[in-house]
Amino acid sequence: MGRKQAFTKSELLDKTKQLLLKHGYEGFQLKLLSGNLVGARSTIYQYYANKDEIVAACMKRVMENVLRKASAIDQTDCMIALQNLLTVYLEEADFHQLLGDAHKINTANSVAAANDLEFIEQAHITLKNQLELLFVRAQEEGNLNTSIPLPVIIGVYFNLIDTPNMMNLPTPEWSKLLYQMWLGGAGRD
Amino acid sequence: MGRKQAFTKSELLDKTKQLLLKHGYEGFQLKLLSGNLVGARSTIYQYYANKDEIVAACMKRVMENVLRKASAIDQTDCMIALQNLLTVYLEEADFHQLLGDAHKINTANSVAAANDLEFIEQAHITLKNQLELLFVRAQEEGNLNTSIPLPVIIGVYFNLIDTPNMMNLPTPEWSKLLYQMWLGGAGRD
Amino acid sequence: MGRKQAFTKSELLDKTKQLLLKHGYEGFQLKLLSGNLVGARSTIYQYYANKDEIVAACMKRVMENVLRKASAIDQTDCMIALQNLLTVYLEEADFHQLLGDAHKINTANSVAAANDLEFIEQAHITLKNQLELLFVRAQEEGNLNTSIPLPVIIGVYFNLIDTPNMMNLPTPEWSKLLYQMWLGGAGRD
Amino acid sequence: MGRKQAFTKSELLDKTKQLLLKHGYEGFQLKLLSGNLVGARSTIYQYYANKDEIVAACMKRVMENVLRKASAIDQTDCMIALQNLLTVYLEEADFHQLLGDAHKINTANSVAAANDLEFIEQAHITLKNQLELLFVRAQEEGNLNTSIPLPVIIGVYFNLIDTPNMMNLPTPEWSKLLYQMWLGGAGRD
DNA sequence: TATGAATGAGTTTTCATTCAT
DNA sequence: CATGAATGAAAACTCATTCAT
Repeated sequence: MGRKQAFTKSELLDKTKQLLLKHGYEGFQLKLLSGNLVGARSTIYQYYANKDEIVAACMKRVMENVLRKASAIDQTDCMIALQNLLTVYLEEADFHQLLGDAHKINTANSVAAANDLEFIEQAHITLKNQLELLFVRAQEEGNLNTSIPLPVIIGVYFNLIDTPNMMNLPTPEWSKLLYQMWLGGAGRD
Repeated sequence: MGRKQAFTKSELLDKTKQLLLKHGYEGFQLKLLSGNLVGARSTIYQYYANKDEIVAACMKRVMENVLRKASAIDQTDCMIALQNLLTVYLEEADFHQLLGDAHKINTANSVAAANDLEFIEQAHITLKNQLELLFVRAQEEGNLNTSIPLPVIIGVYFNLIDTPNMMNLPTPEWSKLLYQMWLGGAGRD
Repeated sequence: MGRKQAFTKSELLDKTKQLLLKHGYEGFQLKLLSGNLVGARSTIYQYYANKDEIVAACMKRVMENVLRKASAIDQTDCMIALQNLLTVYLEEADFHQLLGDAHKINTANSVAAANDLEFIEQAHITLKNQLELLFVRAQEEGNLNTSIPLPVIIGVYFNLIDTPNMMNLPTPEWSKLLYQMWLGGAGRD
Repeated sequence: MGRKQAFTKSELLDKTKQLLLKHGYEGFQLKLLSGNLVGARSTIYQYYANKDEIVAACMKRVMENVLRKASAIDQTDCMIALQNLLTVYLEEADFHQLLGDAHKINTANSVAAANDLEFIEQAHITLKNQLELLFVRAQEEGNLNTSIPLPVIIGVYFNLIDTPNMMNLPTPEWSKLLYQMWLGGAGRD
């Protein structure tokens, strides 16, 4: 039996996510990572062959979460579904910012990273399809303002995710407020 | 007298902005910068004493632009002012993303960088004040939905800047569309 | 565990001292240092964060040696003490030259260097006090020429350290000779 | 006619000497030098082909001064001559410290520097011979303590030059005091 | 397996020197 | 001649990755 385990893969990916959000892809350094874990820097290489694999694995895991939650949503009523989907996205708000750096991952040195990236791209498409389907239904059901092109409506909806929650409202409440604003607008009611 | 300039300060800052947006603060490297200019890497040091000074100067210049445009707006009618202000912000859309890294600038080695950063912070406050004043007026004039807290309305408004313009509409048109969505909502009119 | 050390901290400081004496503060380069050790240049940074820390640590260690030896001297008879103190100083003759560059150390980037420098300055004061006390006693006991100001006597005494030992006499003998010359003069006996 | 002269060769060498004493050979930088003169850095190259030529020329000039003064001394009475020679050396006290770095001059790139260095070495020998001759005469005339080897007496004499003049006495007075101490010693008269 | 230590490739920065006006 | 600007070579320092225990 060797020494006791230094840190789990999951702990590693948790810290990775946190540091990636704080410092960005290029500012994410392994010294920082190991400094925020219990073991030695070199132990990281027991789990992943290089930095890009870690980043890719981290992003994949985040994406899996979003995918799972998003696909669990009941899509019977498309407007309710959109409200719930927004909540999901807000719960995993980081994923938007995080995945923005996905293209920086260097897949040249690692098949694993390449595979993870492939998964992420597929998932992206899946999510986008889900979203577009719901929006088309919403439009067909006459729930959307016809004078605004659908892509713009979708873009604004999706961009809501990054609105800073300055009042620190709990996510469900925050989600409702944003959805209300998106649907009804900021103007006089 | 002397040899003629390899590149101007302005060209340098233009490239800096571009690279900063593409690679982020930590991914911004002088090798990249000089590679995108005509001269040698060491020539950069004729203009700025170190990397942080370059970044700070770049951000300051961007901020000056925004400040100038924003303060030129006619504030007689606050709703029109808000529409025009949004256009300004969209024209300078990068500034939001760019200045997000301002806090990473290391001012320990450079008074110039520290001064620039100070300017940026002051400008931030100025812009915020302008925005809040307009919103308070808009609210007092009964133009805003009273069931949504003002900070949320402001937050969503400001966050519109980062909405990706997927249809590549010209900025004035794009601005009008976003403003319309923000004010009137995506829902049935 | 881990690979075995390329060189010890002590070896590093030994070489540092040697190179510092040969090339001076500004001529002391890490390339030179690593070239005189067994490992790679970057390995040096495992021990010290930057060049100034190395120089400061080196000077501190030298000063500690002198301080230890100087404070171990029996001060019952002040003239004998002065003779022995001279021997100590001659044994550590380099320290005079070495510490002459102490003020060049840049402490802005390193707390460790600043602390070491502080230690050195304190030690300087301690040594100076010891010396002055012995000289005052020597004067009071009527052992010194009253027509020469005490500071001059001290200055000449201390400056003896740097007299080049051209005949390569062993230190104790060399010390006795210098002391004799200092006390009795070069003139006809 | 071109522009008016930026600085003279003599001014250049004066500053060089000053900076060389303050920063040492390796710390002597041309940016520093031009910063302490009225013209541009590149103007230096109108006078000297490279850094080492400047340093060599500076040292040569200092040496010439010492040589001229030393050879002007009346050597009728050797003890008086030694006293006067000490005064000369004290007047030009820097030369000792300055020339200590002469061996660091890189003569590979410059014949001029090589020639200057050659001159310096010859002058060194000349001065040494003068000194030794005087000392031998002093010994033969029975003016020196026979129990101390001549090289030691000479070494101590010469080393007096570097004694710090803490009381800031005028050089003639300072010289007398040092000579007195050297000849008669610090001990009870 | 876990890790402390080593390291080379790459980055920032400095500086003597050259160039062109 | 004087100079402002350019520049390559070299120095300090960083960091992902490897090695050996």
